Amino acid sequence: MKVYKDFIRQAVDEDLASGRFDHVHTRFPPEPNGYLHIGHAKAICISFSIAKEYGGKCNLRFDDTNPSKEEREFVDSIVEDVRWLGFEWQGPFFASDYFERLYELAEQLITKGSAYVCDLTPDEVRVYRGTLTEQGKNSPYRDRSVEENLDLFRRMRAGEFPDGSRTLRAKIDMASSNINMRDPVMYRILHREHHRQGDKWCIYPSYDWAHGLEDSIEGITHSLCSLEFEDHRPLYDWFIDELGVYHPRQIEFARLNMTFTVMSKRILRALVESGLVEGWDDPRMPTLCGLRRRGYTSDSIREFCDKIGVSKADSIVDIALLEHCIRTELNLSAKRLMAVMHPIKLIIDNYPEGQIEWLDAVDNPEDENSSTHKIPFSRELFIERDDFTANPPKNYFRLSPGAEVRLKHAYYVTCTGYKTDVAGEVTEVHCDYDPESRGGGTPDGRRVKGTLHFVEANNAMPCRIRLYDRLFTRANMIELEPGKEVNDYFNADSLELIDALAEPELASLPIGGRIQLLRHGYFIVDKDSEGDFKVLNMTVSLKDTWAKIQQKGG
RNA sequence: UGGGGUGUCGGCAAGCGGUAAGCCAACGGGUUUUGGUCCCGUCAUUCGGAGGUUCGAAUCCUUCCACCCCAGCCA
Repeated sequence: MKVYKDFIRQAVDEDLASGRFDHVHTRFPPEPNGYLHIGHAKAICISFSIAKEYGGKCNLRFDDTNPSKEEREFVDSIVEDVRWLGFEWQGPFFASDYFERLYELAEQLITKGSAYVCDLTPDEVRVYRGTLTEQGKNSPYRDRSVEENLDLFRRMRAGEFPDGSRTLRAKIDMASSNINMRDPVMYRILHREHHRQGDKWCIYPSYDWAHGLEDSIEGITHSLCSLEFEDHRPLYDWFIDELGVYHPRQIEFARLNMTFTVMSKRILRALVESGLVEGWDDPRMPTLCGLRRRGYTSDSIREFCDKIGVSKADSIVDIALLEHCIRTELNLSAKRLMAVMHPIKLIIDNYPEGQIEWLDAVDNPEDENSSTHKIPFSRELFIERDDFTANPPKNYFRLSPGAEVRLKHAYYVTCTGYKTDVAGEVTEVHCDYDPESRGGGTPDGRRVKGTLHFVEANNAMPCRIRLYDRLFTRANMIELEPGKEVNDYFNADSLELIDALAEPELASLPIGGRIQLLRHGYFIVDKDSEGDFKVLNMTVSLKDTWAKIQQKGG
């Protein structure tokens, strides 16, 4: 059998075959300045899975080279999220632990005449850099002696100069067509406290200078990152070659985009700070903590990452694929329960008053050996408002005058009438039941087209249901319409709160328990639940072909 | 108008000179004590366009077009 391998795995195969490397060691290097989202999950799955498949290891490394943006809180949440995803890492490591080594290497580069201290201001640096079409020009400080550079650099470290007054730059080529090679900054002066180093440093390495060396120090073989670093690869290679240290291979892939949502940390942060969502773990957010609270499993997210593949083409994955992954899993594992969201009373006139029966309900019909639980049944029930209509449209299988339906796990009932209030709203539905149909089948084997869920009136458990919809109203949030901004597409109906009634079994569910609410969707018991009063977050709805038919009809 | 990339079904994505996988979506039909699940079927004569090489091209060559990324002392 031929196993398909994406271009990265093909490259790894080649490297192993050619002897460039004799093992595989990857890394996932988040900057601790925000929460992980599903786009990171893609990157995590790629690096960790490849390492695992080749019998190698994967490091979790925090790229904490910028003290003004990084926080401890994010380190903790990232660790938690990667662990939740189910991967085992080496470490965690911190780029900041290599600061001393990086500093030594910088002095080496200076000694070699390949780096210099530059006194240009940020504005001047920009001017000297040139533009995309015009080459830059050399800094007037480019030809300082090694001794002067070493002295200045040491004094930079010693804190003698203010922020922004000087930088250490690589001496490469100001005429390069690749702007990244035009004497990039290696160190900037930042008198800022570092979350792990405290006030030990006042110069901090830049990404380009640090990243390849972090990989080199850790013995990484394949440094997998996203497309925007393709332009930086020549620089990644240059530093390593110039220093003559171990040389990992950087390979770039396209980052994940998904319909109806955004992956931008900036925008996500704005949603949180503006209060449009309730936090980083709001179940509408594409963050891993948000998806977790929404009820997504780590398995389903890994399955999703596997299904979307890896390539270098910019793309936007249909969020329906993510939903498909979680539905597939939960269909097999979630216990079925009944709850009515928009109740209307159903009275069974020929059922003995005061009688209550406890019927058996299968927990999961997908499982042959499924356990069961008891559900109450009596003369008064609640059914879904949508499950009754006085004027049934074509192909309406539910209750309407004269129609017979099955009450799930219980009895067949035939509608005998209904009452309305002064406004004409239906207030209660009446029916007769067939005592022979106990359990939901009849001796004569007659069929009914509709099966409704219900809740017994006296044992109904109030609960709070949170229905979620897509975060934004536009599928492609990368290209917006002229004059519009992200917030214009925020889906104001993305959260709907419902006070529902559920069967008593709901009380037995722990926080984090996942269920299917029959004919509605999959839900998870939220931590906001208090005792028997459960708060349920909708993970994803069930497919609804009836709704689809209705939409088409008008 | 510099450099680096990418263009295969509505959305992802295989294909690596031998005659277009798969998944999601969509659409038919069957089964069904969830209008769920499951099952069956339909869904690119065509691979950004145009030339060329070849018995044969999505795959090689030429050329054109479109889109993405880069001018932070962010990563």
